[in-house]
This record gives sequence, structure tokens and C-alpha cells, in this order.
Amino acid sequence: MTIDKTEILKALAHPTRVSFLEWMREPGQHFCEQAHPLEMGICANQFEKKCGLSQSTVSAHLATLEKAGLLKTNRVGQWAFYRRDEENIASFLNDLKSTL
Amino acid sequence: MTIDKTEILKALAHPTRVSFLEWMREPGQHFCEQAHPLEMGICANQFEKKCGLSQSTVSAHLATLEKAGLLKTNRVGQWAFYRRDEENIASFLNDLKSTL
DNA sequence: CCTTTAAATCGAAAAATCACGATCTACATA
DNA sequence: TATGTAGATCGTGATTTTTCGATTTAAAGG
Repeated sequence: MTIDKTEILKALAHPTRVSFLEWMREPGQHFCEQAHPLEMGICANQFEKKCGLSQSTVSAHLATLEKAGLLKTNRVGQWAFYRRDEENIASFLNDLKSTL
Repeated sequence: MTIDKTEILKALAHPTRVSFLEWMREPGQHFCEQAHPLEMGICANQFEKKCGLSQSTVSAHLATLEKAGLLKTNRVGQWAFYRRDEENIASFLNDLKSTL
């Protein structure tokens, strides 16, 4: 559960995944058409529509971000809602700033 | 010549390259046995000894870091001296902090 | 010149990553 | 129970990355 800097940097090494994180900074800007309230997080299917990649590819990208600790999942019924893990993101940025 | 965030993140996606950058923060700590004065930068061969990879592999890693704008090279005689590009590194960290 | 030394480049093999469609699992609902 | 929807997982090619040894380039020294 500890943060692994290498794993995080690998997760950030693909522009699609970086976009996912950036979009999630302003959910209202990028996911305004979501059926569910944005407070629940961003539903996985929203990313597919926005990036144009297949369902399985998007699922894999989200899993990579989650494994790295950059996202948290909340499963409700048949849906999976994702949100940024702001704590880990901030820790990572601080760590990078002080060690890189 | 402008900084390319994706290229930088890819350059950082390999632990060896991150180590190179981190070692160069304290040259006196990690490269004290270098024949040339550390003010000239870090001689390419120093990285080989420290990481155990082959000469060509180290050369490729250094080239990746340089292309991303994280290192600068200074060629003197038969040697290549590398130093961190602190400006670009700081710009990148600031950019990451404000967009990620 | 010839040899040595340092580093970049080349070519190839191995490993990792990316993307897709197909399938499987879980939940919801008729 | 049967159907439909959402998402994870599987299997598989295509591409990229990593690494090495061999070669090439360039400078230094004898």
C-alpha cells in the first residue's frame, strides 16, 4: 500500500493516462454529461467516450492508475466510479520535488 | 526545444534514469572518485561503474535524458560531461504540480 | 602513423507495453 | 429464470523499450 515511485512514473508514461488524471481535476468541465452525480466519482464508461479507445483498453488504463495509487475505485451496483487519490498524488509530487 | 511533458515522463519511466538524475544532485556523494573536477559535470563512464550496465546501454540512457531536456552535455576532448538542466527540471516539476 | 581510450551508433534478441475483440462476472430488471 | 448492461479479464498480435556486443568516430599519446 506504500507508494512506489517507479510504478507511479510508469503509470504516468502514457499520455492517455495523464489525460485521465487531468480531466478528473475538473469533472464538471469534462464529464458534464454523466448520468450519475459527479460526487460519486467518474463512471468508467465516461472515459471511453472521451478518449475513443475500446472498453478493455480503458479498463486496463484505469487499473494501471489504480494500482499505482493515483486513483480510487468505488463500485456501486454495476458501475465503477473513479476518483483521484489526492493524498497519494500530493505525496508523489512532493517526493518527486524533493528527490528528483 | 520546448519542453515536452510526455517525453519527460517517458524518460522518467525507467528507474535507472531516475537514479542518474538523483545521483547528480550530490555529485560529491556519488561520484567522488571521478578523476576530473566535478565542476566539469559527471563523466559518462562514471555511470557505468555505478549502475553496472554496459557502455552502450548507459550511453542510450543518457541520450534519452538529454533528448528530454533533463540533462545537458559538455564534450571536452574524448570525454562527455553531463549535468542536470535545473531550469527544465524545475519547469517540468512546476508544470506537473499545476496540471496533474 | 599506430595504439589506446571514450563515447556514440548499429543490429539484433528479449522483454514490456499497448490495443483490440471475445469472453466472463456481477448486478439489475423484466 | 432469461436478458441486458457495465466492467474486468483473457488471448493475441503489433509496437516500443531495454539490453548487449560489435563497430564506428574522435581525440590523445607514444
